[in-house]
Amino acid sequence: MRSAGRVTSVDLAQTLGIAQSTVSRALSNDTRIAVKTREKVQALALELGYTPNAFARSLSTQQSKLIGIVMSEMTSPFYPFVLEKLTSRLHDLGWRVLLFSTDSDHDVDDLLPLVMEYQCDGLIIASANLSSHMSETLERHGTPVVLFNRYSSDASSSAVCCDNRGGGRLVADHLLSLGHERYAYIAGRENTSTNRDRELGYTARLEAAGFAVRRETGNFTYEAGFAAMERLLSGSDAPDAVFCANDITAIGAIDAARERGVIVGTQVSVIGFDDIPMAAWGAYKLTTVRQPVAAMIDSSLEILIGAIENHVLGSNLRFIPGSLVERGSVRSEPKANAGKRRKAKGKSDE
Amino acid sequence: MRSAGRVTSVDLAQTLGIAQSTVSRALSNDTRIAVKTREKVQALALELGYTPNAFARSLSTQQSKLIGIVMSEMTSPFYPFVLEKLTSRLHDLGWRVLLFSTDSDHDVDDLLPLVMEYQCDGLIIASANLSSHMSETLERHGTPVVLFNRYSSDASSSAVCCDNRGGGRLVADHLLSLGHERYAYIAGRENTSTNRDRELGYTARLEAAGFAVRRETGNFTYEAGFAAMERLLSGSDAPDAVFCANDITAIGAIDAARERGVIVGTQVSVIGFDDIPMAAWGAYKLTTVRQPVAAMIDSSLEILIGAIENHVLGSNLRFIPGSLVERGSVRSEPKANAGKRRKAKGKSDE
DNA sequence: AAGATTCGTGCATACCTATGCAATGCAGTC
DNA sequence: GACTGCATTGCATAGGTATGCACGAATCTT
Repeated sequence: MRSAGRVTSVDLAQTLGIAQSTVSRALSNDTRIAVKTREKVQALALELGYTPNAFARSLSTQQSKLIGIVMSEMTSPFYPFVLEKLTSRLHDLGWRVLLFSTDSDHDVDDLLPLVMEYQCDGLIIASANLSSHMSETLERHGTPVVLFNRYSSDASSSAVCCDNRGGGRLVADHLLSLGHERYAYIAGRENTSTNRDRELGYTARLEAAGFAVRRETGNFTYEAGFAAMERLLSGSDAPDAVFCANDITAIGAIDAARERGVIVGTQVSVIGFDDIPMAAWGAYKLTTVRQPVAAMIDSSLEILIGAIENHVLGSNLRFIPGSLVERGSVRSEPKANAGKRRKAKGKSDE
Repeated sequence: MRSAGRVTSVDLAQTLGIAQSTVSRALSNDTRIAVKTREKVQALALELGYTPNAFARSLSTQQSKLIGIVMSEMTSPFYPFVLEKLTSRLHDLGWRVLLFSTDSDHDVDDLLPLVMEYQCDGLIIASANLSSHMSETLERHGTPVVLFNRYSSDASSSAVCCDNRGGGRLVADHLLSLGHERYAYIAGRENTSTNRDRELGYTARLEAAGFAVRRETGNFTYEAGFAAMERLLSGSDAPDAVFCANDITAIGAIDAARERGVIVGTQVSVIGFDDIPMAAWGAYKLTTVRQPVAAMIDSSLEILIGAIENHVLGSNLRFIPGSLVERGSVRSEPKANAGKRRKAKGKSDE
């Protein structure tokens, strides 16, 4: 009956005249198997090019060794980096990655059945969208979920985020210390926790210092940043400090300013968030908040794999502080005039 | 015996007092099953939240419905776009994506066992690395493979590429038509077919027109482009036309030129390859060759899925022409001097 | 030397779905 | 009324691995 198909453990057993169970144990280095037998089996396996069938194994062990990753903004430069790090880390740890991607119009929840069909042992959701009870359902089924850079209001599942609120405060403090006077914020997509928290930290700090914040809508894209900055500069009372929800938005904003002849870093200060590679490019030299990606990934995997191996579910929220990276897009000298002064406090993250 | 585990088709059968096979057929809308029974089963499945076990199904059908994607340069902006398109297209077609990532130091071939363990029905290799007999082995095992934007010298497996050589010629023709005189090429990683072909097309055309091409090494990164351009400009005989192996390299080159006070688009023309979003950014306005990504992806999937469904392997090479996108990084007027003239021929792709 | 222990292996089964074939019941036909 | 044919369902098994339990053999204990 055997023929075209790949070679199985039964094949090995038959050629050696031993039981399939012995083969299985020999290949997993079970100490109960005699060394001689073990070597014989492993040699033959190598010779015949035996590859275990992961499906059959999963069926038997009830472990798929598969982690699902759900991403929604792969083209935004921050996420590919995350995805690459995640997959290679998972590989090294012996897991495989099942990738799911969603556009912003598709609902993440639609993926639920697919994730479940493939018996993922765990799931990482790295799409900024908030609306989804997916995690909830999965947790109910016993599948651990970690949200990456987003968290859900009903603290039912674990999440690892940059301390976005703290980052917003860092930005506010930095700008305040340099004596800016007219503040603006260019937002990201409205239903994301990242956008909300960055804005909250920034605005709260500024308002506490007695400043109002002008707000322009955006959606984390270059085009939106460009358009928002045009609006900001077209009025009579242009801001001298603009915080953008992410780096791409900030870069769009810088290009818009330049096109109007406004000098970034002198007439207007621009700060981003993420520290993507482009932020360091010579044409932009963007001051920004660096997300601690490596630490965030470590944390996520630690939580996820811990939950899988100990069969322990439950909520575990972690916020990891970012750090300000100073480049050239913010003016460097406090203006020598009479803006409301505050204690100059560059770092503050509580 | 049943307990914590998810609900299976056997559960459904037992609660309804019918055979598991009937359930299976009812759920796949087998016409042999009476409509009443079918509806009863489907209703219960919905009620109990039944999800089929993809592993068990694959074991039974010998089809995993899994496509492996191997990527090696996820952080280079061109590939995330490809990855996103690929996964969402595959999803719509009913396939799942198993993602494998490799750094340039890791060998792609190491992934072979993993791909095989998970019984991928097909594989897309989108890493620019050339050295790999992986595809060969897989094809021997009956797994179709499509190389994306790379091809192997031993035409053993299928591949879909941008017509990189034709793209190089487009660039050469464009630069020639504008009367440039001192040509240079900033290379990508040496062992990639993309780099080789782009250079070949460019250089061949220029040499045919009687021009020599100065060559600087690179590796497809911003930093390499920056450094290469510095070398080019530091000599006495700086080029007035520089073709870069990809957009990121070109952007690095532009930044380097600017830092030296050399005006891009006037004193030196720079052309890239890919047409990533950043090429359109206001600070660069990079003239470049647009890769026909959508068409390349369509082609790849067509070949791959065709091979899977018809159980037909074999080599199928496709080269899809790119197109020149003119922006501001190339001077627009032919210089009014006595460079060797050629027929001005903007498009030529044979 | 007889009983106790350890070692090495095999048997049998679970895991879950799909599917070829057999079986049942029922309507229709002459 | 026996027979043909069709509609519907069930039985049994394949698919490949892991693992609990049992069994025989070898080693050790006193």
